[in-house]
Amino acid sequence: MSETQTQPEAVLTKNVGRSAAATKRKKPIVRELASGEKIRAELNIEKWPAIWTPAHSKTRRKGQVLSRTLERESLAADGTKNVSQVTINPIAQFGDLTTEDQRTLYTLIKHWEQRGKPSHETPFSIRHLARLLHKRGWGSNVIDAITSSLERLRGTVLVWTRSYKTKDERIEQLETVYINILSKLKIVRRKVDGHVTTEAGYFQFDDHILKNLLANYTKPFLFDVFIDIKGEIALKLYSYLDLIMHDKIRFERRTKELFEELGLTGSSYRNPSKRKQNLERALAELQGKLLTTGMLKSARLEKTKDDKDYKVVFEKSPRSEFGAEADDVPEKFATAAAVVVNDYSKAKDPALLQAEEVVAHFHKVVHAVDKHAAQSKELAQAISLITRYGLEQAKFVVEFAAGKAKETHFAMQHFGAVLAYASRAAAEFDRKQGKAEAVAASQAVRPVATTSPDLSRGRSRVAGLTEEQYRARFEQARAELLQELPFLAQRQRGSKLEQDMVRSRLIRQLDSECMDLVPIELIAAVESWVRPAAARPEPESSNLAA
DNA sequence: CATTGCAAATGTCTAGACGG
DNA sequence: CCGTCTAGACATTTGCAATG
Repeated sequence: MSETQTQPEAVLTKNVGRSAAATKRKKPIVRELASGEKIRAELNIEKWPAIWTPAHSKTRRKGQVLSRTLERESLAADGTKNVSQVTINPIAQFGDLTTEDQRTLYTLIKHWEQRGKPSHETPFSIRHLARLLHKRGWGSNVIDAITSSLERLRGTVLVWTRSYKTKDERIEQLETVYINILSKLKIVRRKVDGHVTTEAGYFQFDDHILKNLLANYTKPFLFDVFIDIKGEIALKLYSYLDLIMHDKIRFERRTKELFEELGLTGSSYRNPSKRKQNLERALAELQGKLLTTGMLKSARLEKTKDDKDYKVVFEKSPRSEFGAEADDVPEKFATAAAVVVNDYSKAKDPALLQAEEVVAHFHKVVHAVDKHAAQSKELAQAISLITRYGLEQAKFVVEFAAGKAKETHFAMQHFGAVLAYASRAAAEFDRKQGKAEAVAASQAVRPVATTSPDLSRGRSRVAGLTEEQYRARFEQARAELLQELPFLAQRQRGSKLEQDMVRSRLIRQLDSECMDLVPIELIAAVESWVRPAAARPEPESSNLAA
């Protein structure tokens, strides 16, 4: 312990990229799994390190947890003040969120990434998590620690007021977002002869977090370095520094403010000397640690000028300076300027592209704005419009609404205003076109496409399948699933878990399929099943892909 | 009064007994 | 042999009282 702390810098620079202390410990399997890997952590959570309290903290012991509110003032680009808040509401029986849970969360993200970033439930086993967490032992204590950590992540409600951002840097101004970090959690202990032999279950991140993770509203993060940090203050400090120093070589801060930022509220931290006392240990541990954007060259304490406090001073040597891994693709942080647009997900969802097109059209026609980052509400409205009337007609609705609004001197602000004109515009469109196909389109008025994850539609569709159809779809879904999750094929053939997973996948598939396509597609599927023929392409696919 | 060392509180880790 | 259970070692944060 003390050996690793007092390692001279020279030694560390030699072993850079491998974390000198960690390589010495012999853990071949774990090492192989996790050699210097980066994960991408969700940025909103990163920005509030005070969410996590030290596990040893006595200020909030188990059984008497209270909700706490973090607050921060920031100046917007236009000079207006913005007070953002995060309230943490822990559940009494589980206790408050600790740095241990922070470790668990990153481990879940890592596991989720290794599984190919599924947007649905991610299967996991506690044992696997324990390995990823570099837990040394394995026993009921480890199981308990991980289980209760997961429970806290599932149970604790984070209330974000004017603080939860999405990829396009838009803050939900008037909205308050309620988030449980995990929205789904199932822990299964499989017992054979009274022993827990295998464990299976699944988790899923909250939709908000999942969306940001998928859209790359994230920050790269050196998982291994983080997980091997022992001190809890050092741990919090590390993740704080990693974020704040990504574009800095040097960073300093008074310890008083630093402790507030980190959420260390112990009463003895009133005294600068106490802060110094505890920081010294943490700084010693952080010395020479790798950051995603370089190496922490020095971490020290200095007296402030007014002599009333200490300040921490951190210095980083950028990656290029010490050579190792300099070939890395320069890491991009999700800032306003450098958002990595996730083309993949967009290509996958042509409906979204169309919706964006319609929204953009609205802003161009009404507000004469060429570039507009569509908001999710607008997109949802646009999608419902398109589902109802089709792309062409939806665009026409926008134009029609713009025209009418001008006539009546109604100044449309939001895209939603267009919706009021939809039916009139549709009638106008039909009249203009006067063609049979237009009539047919308007007859096919469907319920507004729902964006909620309510799968009742899918369930009822599954129920509506004949046994043969069901089996065909089931096998198809199973094959897809096994391809995604090879471990299923190896370990639990035909198991309850597998069946459940295939079934829920099937439900999701059917649920998300456009209603009109279902019968056709099903017929095609059954046809190809009865007498093998090339599956017919979806009739509207060419239109959608445009 | 600020600083400092120490101890209480609270958590994790580990070895070894035990059991199917 | 593998896993659980448990006590005690160990680690860490924070409160407190002695100290200068």
